[in-house]
Amino acid sequence: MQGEEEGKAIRRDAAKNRLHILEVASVLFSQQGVEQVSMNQIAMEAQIGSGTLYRHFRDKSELCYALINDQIPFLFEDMDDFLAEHAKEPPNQKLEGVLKRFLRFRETKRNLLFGVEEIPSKKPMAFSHQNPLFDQMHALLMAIFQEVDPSEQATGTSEFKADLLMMALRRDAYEFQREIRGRSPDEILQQLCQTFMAQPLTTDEREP
Amino acid sequence: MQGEEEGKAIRRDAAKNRLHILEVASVLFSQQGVEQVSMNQIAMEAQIGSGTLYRHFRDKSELCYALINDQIPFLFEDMDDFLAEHAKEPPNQKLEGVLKRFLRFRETKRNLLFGVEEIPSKKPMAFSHQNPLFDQMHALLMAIFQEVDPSEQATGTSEFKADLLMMALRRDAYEFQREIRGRSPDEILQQLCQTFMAQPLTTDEREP
DNA sequence: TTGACAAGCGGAGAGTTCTCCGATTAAATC
DNA sequence: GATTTAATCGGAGAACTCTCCGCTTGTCAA
Repeated sequence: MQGEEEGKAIRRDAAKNRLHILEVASVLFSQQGVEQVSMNQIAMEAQIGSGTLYRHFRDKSELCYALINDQIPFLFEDMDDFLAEHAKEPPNQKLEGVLKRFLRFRETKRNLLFGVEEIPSKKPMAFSHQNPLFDQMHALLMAIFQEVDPSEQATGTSEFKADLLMMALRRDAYEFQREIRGRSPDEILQQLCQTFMAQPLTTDEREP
Repeated sequence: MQGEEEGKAIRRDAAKNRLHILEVASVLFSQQGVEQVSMNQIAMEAQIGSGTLYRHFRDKSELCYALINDQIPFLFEDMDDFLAEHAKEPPNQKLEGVLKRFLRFRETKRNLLFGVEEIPSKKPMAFSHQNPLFDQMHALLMAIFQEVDPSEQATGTSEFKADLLMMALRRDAYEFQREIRGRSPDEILQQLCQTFMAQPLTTDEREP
């Protein structure tokens, strides 16, 4: 489902198993937290062999990703709607709206995103290049930066800025600001906008 | 040696073991790479029980850190010398010099820093808050940002910028730029300076 | 020296992740 | 329905991290 081409029809028992795994994992994860649940436990609870589990999902990270996969289109729909409505606003408004929605998503899916980003994965990188959520978000940010300064295209500065901002949106960076620095989601949002766009917004022209 | 208070004298056999572990690990790591060497392998090669190994170093990450620990003072000496010599230069020069030295260190200690930053660790966070290398570097960067704009102190913006820059200096972010984006160390340095200080340096006033 | 005893040692073992491959079974073909 | 065949299943087992606890050994005070 993730990256592979589907050349053949999927066997019915396999499809059922896959669904069943997702259900069981979803329950266990929300009951005990992603970290506390082992792959073994999921296999046992689902009454399947561990080999079966691992054929469906290479590791826990991939399993977590599968569980948020459905919701990702909604996130970007939300963002695209916002961008369409505010097409004529200055880019810093756009950036703020987009980041706000991303951070809201992050708060909502906190548990599963932890699994995606922090559980060691066989794949090159979990929340990084080649992850659709990452790539799509990155493209969005880069477009905004290029709108601000099209001359950046040649130097790759927009790309670099987007890379940097993606780092700041990662779970560990965000949670560090929340928990160790004690900043609220809104403060983080403002700092990000300030840092990545020269002129900060004044408080009263923000959207509610 | 790391964080704990030393209330008691260390037993002689324990000290000898510790040294011996470091020697063996150092050889194995440079021969086979940090990732390929297991804690078991280190214990066997050093002819000690695994319990002994784990009492000295809680995990591989901590062991790697112990192996670079000695070199860290030299890095900061180097930076402090540079800052002393260039005390009157503009802050962007200082930032560039400091970052340059840090990235040089990163390239030199690539293997061990991989272990410190990427091997899962029991401690709160490996290359992050509470790690002396991280904290010292962070303090340095924050001081530079506050020199640029002292008014940032109240808003915590300097702190935030330093946090952000530390993220960009992490292994995965740096290696991503090097390998996937194909940027040279120097390009990365320039992009960082550009992004974090409004006015970029012109090419010919950089130090060689 | 000689206990006393806390610090240190070692390795068995619990709990994981993940692989491998013979046994099963869905589904296409005859 | 019977046959074929290839995808899927299951779980034993390899390799690993890390803990626990009975045994050993420095160290220090008498």
